[in-house]
Formats: sequence, C-alpha cells, structure tokens
Amino acid sequence: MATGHTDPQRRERILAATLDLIAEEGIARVSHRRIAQRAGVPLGSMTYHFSGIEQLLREAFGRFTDHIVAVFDEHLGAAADRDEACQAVADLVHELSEDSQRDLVLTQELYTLAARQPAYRELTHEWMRRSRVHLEKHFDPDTARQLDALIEGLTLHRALAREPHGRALTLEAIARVTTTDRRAPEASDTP
Amino acid sequence: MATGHTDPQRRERILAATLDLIAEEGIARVSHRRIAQRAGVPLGSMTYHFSGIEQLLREAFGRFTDHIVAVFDEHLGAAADRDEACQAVADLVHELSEDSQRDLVLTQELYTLAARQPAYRELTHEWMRRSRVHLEKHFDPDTARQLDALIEGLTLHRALAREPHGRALTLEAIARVTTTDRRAPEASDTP
DNA sequence: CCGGGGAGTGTACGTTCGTACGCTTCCAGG
DNA sequence: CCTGGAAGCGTACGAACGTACACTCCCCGG
Repeated sequence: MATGHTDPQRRERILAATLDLIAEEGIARVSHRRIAQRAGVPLGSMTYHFSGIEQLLREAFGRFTDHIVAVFDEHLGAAADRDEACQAVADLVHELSEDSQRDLVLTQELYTLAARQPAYRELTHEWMRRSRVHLEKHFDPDTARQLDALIEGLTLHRALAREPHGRALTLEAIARVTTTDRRAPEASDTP
Repeated sequence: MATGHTDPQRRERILAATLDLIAEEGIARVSHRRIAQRAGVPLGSMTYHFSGIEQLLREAFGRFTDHIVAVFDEHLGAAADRDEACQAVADLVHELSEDSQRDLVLTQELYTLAARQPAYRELTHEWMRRSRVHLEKHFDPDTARQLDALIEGLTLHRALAREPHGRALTLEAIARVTTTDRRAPEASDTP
C-alpha cells in the first residue's frame, strides 16, 4: 500500500521532454541524463519509471502517435462531403509542412525507426489505418490509399523544398487523385 | 616527395562501412570504433582521414545521394514517352519499397537529418531537382512536382504497410496524377 | 505517538566514446 | 648505402554513458 506523496506528472514530463529532445537534437543525442535535465527530474527517476531507454523511446513515440492521430481526426473528422474532405486534406498537408516543424521531425524519426524495427512499424500501421478510416468515409478504398500516400509525399516534399509549392498545386494533386469517374481499366477491388 | 604506400581505398571503404552501419543499426549506434571495425581499418585511420564524425557523416550521405540519383537516372532516363515514363515510375516505387531495404532506411535517415539541418537539406534539394528534370521531359512542371511527391508517398507507404499495395494501384495513382486533359480550374503555370 | 515499508533519489561502477599525439614504417633524393 | 620526412597507426586520456542499488524520506495503520 502506501501512496500519496507520489508525483503522477513525473512520468508524463519525462515522456514530453524525451519527445522535445528528439525533435530538437535527434535520436542520436538522446540520453538518460539529458532527458532528466530537460524534464527537471533526478537521474534516478529515469530508471525508476522506465525499465530502460528502449522502453522509454517506445512509450514516447506511442504518445506522439496518439497526438498525430488526433491531428488527423481533428482535420478529417469534420468533413461532411468530398469537397470538404479535399479541403481538409489540403489543410493537413500545409499545416504539417509549415507550422509544426516539431511534428515533421518526429514523424521522420518514427519512420526511420519503423523502417528498421517492426515494433515501431505497429505504430505507423495504426496511424495509417486511422487515416484511411477517415478517408474511406468519402472515397473508395483504393482512392483512399492513394490519397493517403499523396498526403505523405506532398507534406514531406513541401517541408523540404527550397521553394515550397502553393496551396493551388496541393489542391490540384488531390483533385486528380480523387477523380474516380472515367476510371482506368486496371485496379479494382472496391467494395 | 613521399607517396606510394598509400591505400586510396581506405577512405572509400570507411564511407561504405559507415552507410552499411547506419542502414543496419541507425545513426544513434554509429561510432568511430564500430565503423573502423566494420571497415577493417584501425581506429587511428578514422581521425586521419576525416576531421570528425560530423564531416564523415556528411560525406557518407553525399555518396548515398549520388547513388540514389543514379538509380533515378537509370530508371527515368531511358523512358522515351509518357507511357514508358509512367511504367518507369512504377518500377522505381516498387524497387525502392521492396528490394532495397538499405536504400529505404538510408533515405529515411537522410530525411530525418534534412528536417533539422539545412546542410543535409542541400542534398535532398539536389536529389529532388534531378528527379524533376527527368520528369519534366514528359510532363509539365506542376505535374512533375505532384508526381515526384506521389513517388515519395507511394514508396514509403508501400514499404511500411502491413499489406503492401499491388502494382495496379501504383499505376492507377500515377495515371490519375498525370491526367492533364480536362484540368481543374485552379493551378496553371504550365509551359 | 510510533515504527514499518514503499516511493523516490544520489552515487558509484564498468563500459564506451571522440580525439590527440608520439611513434613506426617506408619511399625518394642524394 | 644512408637519411629526411610524409603517411599512417596504436594507445592513452578525460568525458559521458546506462544501470544497479543502498539509502532517505514520509505516509498510514496501529
């Protein structure tokens, strides 16, 4: 038994500090000591709350995935029809590639881990699954899949480009990939 | 004055070993000692040939960019018309997302660095510029830009997906994004 | 008021790191 | 044959690392 003088925010602050540190300096520069300093907790807290640095990273990226899924929900969940969905997708691309350097960097770090370790790929699966659920409310499954990939590519290229493309180009690409009438004769598998 | 017993392959082997190590274990696990062991060179060679680990990484990713640009050249350079270009793009997406785990991982590592450090962004700029030069032989600049982003997204999503999409879906997405007749009323700027 | 025990921490240990630098090796010019 | 000096390497040093664990503190049941 015995509880009371516990600080339930400790764990959360450690996880938040971990993500901040990764976003600013990269996974290569993450250490128990640096996280502890940034979170304002003693070094001993690190091994007390987390069994090792691996577990800590996994849990931190789990929180990040929750956050980014919430961003997708917020943008795509409110769309009432196809047009609104297209506008929402464009908003998403431009917000991720412009406003939030932090989310972009963390996304890349997560993909890098996912490309090598199946444990992290589970997180990206959940993320892709959730975004497709939203897109499939307005588009057939094949189109949703293509649009999902397009979002990824447009966001990344826009964030890294020397001269980022404008919203008009984003919208045109979305319009083209969601044009399902007069289909090409290949690829089916729609419900 | 004084040359001969030099080994000009030393540098190259160190750079190759660096990329191999990054691909297999990630930037966080790169160190002088590990690279030296993998390359079969003594530790002292590391500081002799490179002024520090930063310079070593930059040069290694420079080599990687050269390699990946060559892959793009090889695939897209031979296409004679739009149809062949579309097929070549599909080949590219499927080769990168299926055969070469190494290239995919290194690409993600590079993007991760580029998202945070402008020095690495220069490398991605050169890469994007080169691929657009190829695409603009067959498509207008806006379409080339959209297609370039689509390649990125399709490759990544296919590599990370639990059940990767088939070639038909890749081709359909390419066909849609390259459909320029009956344009939407926004976005112009074609030559 | 008291003591038992769990929550939380400071510190110390063994390892690994980047880097500097004195040393060996070996060719070129005499 | 010798020898000057560049090319390349082995090793050592201080800093930083992850982790274990003995310890302090404080609440709660009595």
